[in-house]
Amino acid sequence: MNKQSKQQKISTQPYKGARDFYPEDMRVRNYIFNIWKKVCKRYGFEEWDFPFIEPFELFEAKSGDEIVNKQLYRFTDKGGRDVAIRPEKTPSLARMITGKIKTLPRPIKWFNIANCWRFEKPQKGRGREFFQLDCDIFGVKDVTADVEVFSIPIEVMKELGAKENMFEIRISNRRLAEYYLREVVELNGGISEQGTQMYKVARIIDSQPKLTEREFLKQLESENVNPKQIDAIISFIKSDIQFVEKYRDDSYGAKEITDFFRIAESLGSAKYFKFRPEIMRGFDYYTGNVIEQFDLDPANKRSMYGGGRYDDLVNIFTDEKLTGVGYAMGDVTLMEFLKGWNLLPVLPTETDVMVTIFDENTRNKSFEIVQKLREKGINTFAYLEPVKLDKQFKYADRKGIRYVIVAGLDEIKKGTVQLKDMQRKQQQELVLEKVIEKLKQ
RNA sequence: GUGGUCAUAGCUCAAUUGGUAGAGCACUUGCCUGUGGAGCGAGCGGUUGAGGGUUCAACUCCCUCUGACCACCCCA
Repeated sequence: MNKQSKQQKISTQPYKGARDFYPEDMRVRNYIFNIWKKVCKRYGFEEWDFPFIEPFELFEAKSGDEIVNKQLYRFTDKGGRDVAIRPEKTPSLARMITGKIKTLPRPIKWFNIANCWRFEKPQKGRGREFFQLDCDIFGVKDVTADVEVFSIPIEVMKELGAKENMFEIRISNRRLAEYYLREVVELNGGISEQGTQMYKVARIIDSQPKLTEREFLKQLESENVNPKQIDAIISFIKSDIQFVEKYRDDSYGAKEITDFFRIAESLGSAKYFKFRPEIMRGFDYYTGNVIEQFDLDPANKRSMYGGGRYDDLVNIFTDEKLTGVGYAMGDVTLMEFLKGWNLLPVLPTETDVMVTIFDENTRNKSFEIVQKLREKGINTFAYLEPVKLDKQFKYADRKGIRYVIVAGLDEIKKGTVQLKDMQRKQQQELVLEKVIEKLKQ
């Protein structure tokens, strides 16, 4: 008995808000990650990566107040450095891009899949550790880059088997909203200027879908918005893309979003996008088009993730201007989506074949077979112990391994093996070369 | 960070007004001496999330902590 067994046992639970990935969970994770990678590569994006600890000041300068003050894992390392675990990836992306800003050929199209940590109170669809796909394009001012980046989630959804009616991507434009709030509604401040009237009103507009009409009006009134202005705000929220057309000449944002729809129309993807003027998004660095994807499952209506254009992301590193547009997709909300719509496939094992061991005398022969199969690139599970065959077969069955090979004394004499197809419940006696041929198919 | 619900075997759940825990599934094993899924046995498995209190007696009542879930905040 060791010391632990008499004293209090250590919990087998993973850290709060974080998940263990057992092999079956890992299969699901890899399934999703592989689709993410496949789609990004299909769009000509290149993968990048970076350390998950960064200097604290990076996030202090770039992330929102809420994230820095409440949700950051922050500590001092043994060298006295003030460091933090990444709560998001965009600041690091800006750091790396700026580091080679003079030499990277543009446009820059990068994607990354990695985990981030936030000190959250966990609940459904939200933990403390989450994985995220980020894809970004830098150096393209034209709205074609927006269309390209925002096509990624649609392609991913298609690959995952999602249909048009299961999700929608709401899009709006911050420049347009700012123009409208300033010129038409006549509010003070800026949409990204924390504490100003316009900033606060923008936040209220963003949460409008979750509020009752009375609450919405009450909140606007408490920001000193007069009835005439409220009417203007409401007609903006209710507006459609035709409404925006008339501001094309006065607002670059109006041009951006109407152009976006024109291109999306020609690509046939416009049906996935809904113009929803109230979408603002939390991060202050967004400037142009912003999108937010929603799960349309009536039982699970929720925001899944989003993205947008940011024109001034590298300003903490350099005076040089570099425009960008990005999108991030989290694994936790995506999993909720897939479960809700029953889109998770049954994922088979990647082991192609299991080789049994008949008894101690034939063990070496079994290992020879195992080795030959592996040399041919066949994923081969060796049972390793000469226990009763029925136990070995049962194991293969439980693990979902399709083929089982038995080489007993009779087969060894004849130079053959028994190949059993567990799915079809058929068994054939073949020479090993034939087996390899069959398994390679 | 605020408010609410909850916590019994690996999983899903039982346990009558407080009288110190059971089932199904899973796992191991036998029926089955060269072959899986079914069936029927058997076994393993719990200081009832942790700590404290009330009581002759606590899974049950009270407090604290931890964790899960839900709403808010914020966001992926």
